[in-house]
Amino acid sequence: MKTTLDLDSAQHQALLQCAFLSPLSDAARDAVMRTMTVRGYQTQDIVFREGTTADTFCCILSGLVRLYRVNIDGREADLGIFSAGDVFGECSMFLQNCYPADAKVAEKAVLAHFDTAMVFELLPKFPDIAQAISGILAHHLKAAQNCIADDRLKTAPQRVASFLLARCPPGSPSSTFRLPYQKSLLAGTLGLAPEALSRAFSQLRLNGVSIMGRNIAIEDTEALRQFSRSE
Amino acid sequence: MKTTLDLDSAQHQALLQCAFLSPLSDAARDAVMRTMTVRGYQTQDIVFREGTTADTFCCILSGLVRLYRVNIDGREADLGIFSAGDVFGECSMFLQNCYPADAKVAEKAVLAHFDTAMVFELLPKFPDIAQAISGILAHHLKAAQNCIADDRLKTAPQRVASFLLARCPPGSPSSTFRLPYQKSLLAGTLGLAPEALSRAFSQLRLNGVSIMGRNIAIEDTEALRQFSRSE
DNA sequence: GGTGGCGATTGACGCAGATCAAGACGGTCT
DNA sequence: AGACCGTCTTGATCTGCGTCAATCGCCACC
Repeated sequence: MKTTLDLDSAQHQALLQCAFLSPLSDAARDAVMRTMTVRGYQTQDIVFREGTTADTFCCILSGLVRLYRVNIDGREADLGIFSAGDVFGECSMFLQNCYPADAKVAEKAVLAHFDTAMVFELLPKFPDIAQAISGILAHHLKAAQNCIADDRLKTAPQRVASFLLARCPPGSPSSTFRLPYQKSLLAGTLGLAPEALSRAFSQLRLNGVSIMGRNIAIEDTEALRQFSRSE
Repeated sequence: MKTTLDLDSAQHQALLQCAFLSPLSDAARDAVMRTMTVRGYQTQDIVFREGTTADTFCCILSGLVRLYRVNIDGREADLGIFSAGDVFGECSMFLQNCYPADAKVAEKAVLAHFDTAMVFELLPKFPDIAQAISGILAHHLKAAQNCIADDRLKTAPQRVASFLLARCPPGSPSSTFRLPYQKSLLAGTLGLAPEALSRAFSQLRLNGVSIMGRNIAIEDTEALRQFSRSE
């Protein structure tokens, strides 16, 4: 494990509990961790660009990373935001070592890089590695499918409601929490202009959601769930 | 291999050349084919429903299958259309054996079903199986990300143009072919109402595309590619 | 305390595409 | 031939959201 950085305990925990490492046997984990490099990034740093050769895939130890596609005329479409404990870029291993999107740091981050070629070599010896990666891919795929379905079936306020409900502890009748990142980023991941997110929030106030800066309070999660499914 | 059906040569070819079986070693292929069941379906048959227990995942030998999500009030959003040689439903293996969407036959089909539990048992013994499935997952994920980006960055005519270009042999300056399925299905996969697809087609006529029923002729693929990227 | 800057909000406007409602164009069956 | 049915097209209208522009709130910094 090459790193010039000292990891704090939260970063260590994010690393070991991420969906890539946590299901592995000790031997497999040791093997992949020998291919690992840790690096710090500043906001707006590019982690990788679409179409470039994929040397590594990443696990986020702290900070935020935004995955997106860029248009010819510079417009961007967000594919997802990843935070501590998330893995991204792994699909390049099975796409001719070519990244399918851009990745940019949205908030000062520390990333663990795993060498794609070296991990690929380990697949035959440690079958649980391929299984772990399949699990990550399957979850990313499901998330992408959710996104497509939500884009096409739900209005802006409904999508925002779904997002908020996903952050509520399941089963609780009401809930209070902080948005994990700033609203303009959230707007992007939901496929909205910041103005549209703002308007969606004001509409949700009528459904028992209070918004104070980044702090959210949901009066009745069940009623909001109802709203998020249909008009 | 359990089947009451006799496969024709095209179906055999679709089976053996699919992304699941084709990269496998002989031993691995034999093992997974012992978990296989082949079944015929009529148009509109349901292959599986979102949220139900995933016993099997499928390879299409002939016909068409539509993958989609349903709203509370019955509206549907297509996640993809699959045809001969395509594999679908495989991600359920890594999602607690739970299908993430509905699948319905769009055109009389013959499907090969692989037993998820039995294939899962084979993963440790045959590492190439997990690799093959990872490859499928990665391609499905990339396709879903393409879809999200296209939905958000492109207009209807541009998305239609992209779809058409994807069916042109690469490098050829012009091209003629038949749409692989009826226009209302195509509209669904592009996230459009059939009327919008129709209007998109009439706009593409101005860009050197002729549409005669299901037959498409593209005058200048490079010009169309230009158009599909930006206004 | 003032000033500058950034993110969030609000309003006004325009447009892409959904929806609704007819019609047109095939196919098949009698 | 004619009648029928499903698919596609065309037109008119509606609506959600993008865009542009102005303002507000907040925090940092001088």
